[in-house]
Amino acid sequence: MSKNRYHHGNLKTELVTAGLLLADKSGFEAISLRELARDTDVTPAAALRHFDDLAHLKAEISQNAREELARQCLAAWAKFESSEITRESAIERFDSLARCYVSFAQAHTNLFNAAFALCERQPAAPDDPSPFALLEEVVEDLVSLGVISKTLRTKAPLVAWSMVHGLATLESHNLVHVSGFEGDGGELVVNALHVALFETK
Amino acid sequence: MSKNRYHHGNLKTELVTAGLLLADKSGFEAISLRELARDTDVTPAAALRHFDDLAHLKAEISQNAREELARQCLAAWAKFESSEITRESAIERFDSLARCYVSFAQAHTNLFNAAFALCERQPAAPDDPSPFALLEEVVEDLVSLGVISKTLRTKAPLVAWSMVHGLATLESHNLVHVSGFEGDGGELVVNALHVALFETK
DNA sequence: GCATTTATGTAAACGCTGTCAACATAGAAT
DNA sequence: ATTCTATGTTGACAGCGTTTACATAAATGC
Repeated sequence: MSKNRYHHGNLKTELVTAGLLLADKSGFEAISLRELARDTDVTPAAALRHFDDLAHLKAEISQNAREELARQCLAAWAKFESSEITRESAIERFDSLARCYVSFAQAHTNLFNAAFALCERQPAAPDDPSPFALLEEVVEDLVSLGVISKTLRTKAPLVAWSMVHGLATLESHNLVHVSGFEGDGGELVVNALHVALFETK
Repeated sequence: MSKNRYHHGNLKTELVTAGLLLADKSGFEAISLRELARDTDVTPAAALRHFDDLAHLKAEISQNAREELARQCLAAWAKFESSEITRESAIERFDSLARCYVSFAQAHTNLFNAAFALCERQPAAPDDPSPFALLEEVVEDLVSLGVISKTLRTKAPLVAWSMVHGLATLESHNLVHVSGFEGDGGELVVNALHVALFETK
């Protein structure tokens, strides 16, 4: 990485990573074009060679934060990939996903807020993992295994996402503090989801 | 309201109402000190006689948006005040509250987002109604009537709030579209809450 | 290999913003 | 009536996003 090169070589992605860093440290609303330009040793106008707008740059940063959350969820989901899909493992996978979502909001509040900040929304690539898609998949398993009734199949993922996202949002905005409520905050939502969605056998 | 008075007379509250108007029309992030000053026919610096900061002014606007939501919820809640508290009326009141919350987010998206925008948070007056407090109250009734088990009493309000707030947030951010899913979007969350919280008699 | 085109940087300017310091005015208090 | 205090104005400042004109380097065509 030689210095003093007129051409930066990798500016577009570096702007985004600098943005993620800044968002994580100081909050999404603290992001400014000139600050990111300084962080990447470049002129403000240079950044606009790669993005129409500050709004579009922030949209990409927000999108990347959403992808980071999705990656974490995917990791929680993938822990149960190798094993045989049993009733218990499917439930654990479901719980793991829900807990991961809430934990992410607790541990990386600024990034979570960046992920769901209201800004120009850039559509995600159709093949990248979304928490909702993962939920749909594990719910599908739970339906086949008889843990969730068929009638709930279409609505269960949305119910689960709403609940998990709601708690995560309320926490990340300091409107609610659910620690020690029952160990981790995730317990609350996990238990509620079990009661709401699972067949009482 | 005579013109050309050196002293405005009511600037502080007018700034806030102008802010609510602007937030409703153009979004919370569109609020600027100078714009509000123009809207109230006053100098930008005059606004800072009443607020330390733009941030504090926006905090008060956000707080007012939250109070507006709370008023709507209170109205939905109060419709059942006169009648005898029966099992059915308590359930209806609970449902009405949940539906009101989601409907508000659908009908006044910008105001809802303003209410929960991340900004300097100004603590609400302890006596003004909050959706959470109303939920706690109606849940209390539902517990006495045996609709919700005692063991859920402490967690039921938070579960309900999380779910309702989650769906409202996802909708207000256009991450999910729940219309025609089952009439209004509120049905989904109402049904889920019934299954999650109510005793299966 | 050299010329030209294209991608990507800089420099300087514009109008906008939030905030502050100095001053003006009017209503309240003594 | 005079003074004090609350609440306005004015003008300045630095920082912001964005644009236009220009500079440089890399890629492309001959």
